[in-house]
Amino acid sequence: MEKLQNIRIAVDAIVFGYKNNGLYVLLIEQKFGSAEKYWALPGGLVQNDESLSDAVIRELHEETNVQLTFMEQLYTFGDDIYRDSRNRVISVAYYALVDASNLEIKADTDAERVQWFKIDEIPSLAFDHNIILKKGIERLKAKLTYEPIGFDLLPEEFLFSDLENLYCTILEKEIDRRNFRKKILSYGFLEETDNFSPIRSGRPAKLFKFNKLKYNELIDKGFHFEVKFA
Amino acid sequence: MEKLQNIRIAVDAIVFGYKNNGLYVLLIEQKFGSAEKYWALPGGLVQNDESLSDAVIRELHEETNVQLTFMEQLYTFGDDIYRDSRNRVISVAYYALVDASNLEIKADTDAERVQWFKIDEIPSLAFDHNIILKKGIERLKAKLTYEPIGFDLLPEEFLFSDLENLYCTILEKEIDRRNFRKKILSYGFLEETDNFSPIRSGRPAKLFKFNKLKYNELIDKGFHFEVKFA
DNA sequence: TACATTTGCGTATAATTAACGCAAACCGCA
DNA sequence: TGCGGTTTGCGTTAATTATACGCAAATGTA
Repeated sequence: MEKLQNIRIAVDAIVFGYKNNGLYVLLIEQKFGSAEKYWALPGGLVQNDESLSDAVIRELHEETNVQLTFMEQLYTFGDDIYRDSRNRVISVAYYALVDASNLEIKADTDAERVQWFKIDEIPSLAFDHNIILKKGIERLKAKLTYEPIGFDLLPEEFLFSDLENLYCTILEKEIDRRNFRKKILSYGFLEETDNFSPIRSGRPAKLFKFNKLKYNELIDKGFHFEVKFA
Repeated sequence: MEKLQNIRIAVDAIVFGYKNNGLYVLLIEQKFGSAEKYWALPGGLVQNDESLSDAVIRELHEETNVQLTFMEQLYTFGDDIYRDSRNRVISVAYYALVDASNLEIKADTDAERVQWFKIDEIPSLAFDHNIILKKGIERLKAKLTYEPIGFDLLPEEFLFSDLENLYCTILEKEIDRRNFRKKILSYGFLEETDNFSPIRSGRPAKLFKFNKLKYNELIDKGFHFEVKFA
């Protein structure tokens, strides 16, 4: 009656990094397949005995060698039947955050090249990866405003101005520096450290740390993180 | 080197309905399969030439015969490799809203029985459907507070007290009736109609309509819907 | 007609957000 | 050593928004 199901299932990952006051995405140039010579999101077919999230971790490790600080499922792309020209492939997309400020990436076994691309300088990608990426950016923007994931893009210890800059850059909004600082500090999950930043210019600044434990305590008490922008 | 991929892909749908001041979910009792005799979410395998969302629509039509007012992808469940005991099956879950107040459901070709279950009286379901449903409820609750999807659970014309009751019931929170009304009306996307409700008791109440066009206009102007509860 | 009930509108106060002032602490340089 | 340029860190005030109620109007019912 019905034909045997003949659909492949893949995972793809959007890896976001923040450095030099800009948002970047990790892309690879594939060695194999029809999408050769196109840049693409890291990813590949899921193995029979591995979970979806394990598949993402494995592919990322094979292709890029990065240390994730956050990963979450984004969306499953399967409405365009021809998104892969060879076969029907449904892709479960994930997005992940890394501290890119101090990270050595390198092409590994499966990928020809691996490279950070600035978010506003993305080339035409393989398959429907531009669409996936677009959705990932939207989600990142939304999530930044109601969950403290910005810290996953920064080093363990960071300047307030970096945090502020991260928000302004990614959300493409202006915000008053002083009100932003006041608000975030009032939440009480940031810790001052004894360290100061290497001076660039102007008054030396304290380095702060995100206290996840404290944050979880607050959540248990009904706290709700939020950063509003005009 | 690598074994051929042997993973099936299914869709499942959570259909929410609101009636008698309570939140309900549509469940079916399957005719076929190992999950016989268990209640389950409507769903089934995706066909080779159909998109994911088409698959959901088709399965819902085959199994329940309901008129959706809203549908959105929820999450893809594929981390538990053994979520279906027969084969490895990855399920892309959707959730949908219907106006259940005036709806005749009936078991169709594929399902033995179809029935509304109150959200706090859900039995043990087939596969991992209890987990899927839990995530669906969480998402519904969250979405209710930042997008005007509550109207998709109500009739075209509704009482303010129904809207208020819907929010209080689903979010399990108290709210001041007068402040709620003031806030929602201030948004300006509700229209008074000339109709009044059939009287139950007390002062007769106006019926309101959600003006989606107006809402979209507001969104374009940067409006952001939000219902906060203490 | 008195009463219970639900609606619809209003007002006072508390809390939060937005706008901005300004001194402190550094650098570099004359 | 002193002065301009820069960034940090802490305040203050006005505007806006949320919260907590009060209360009369409009019904059905006893």
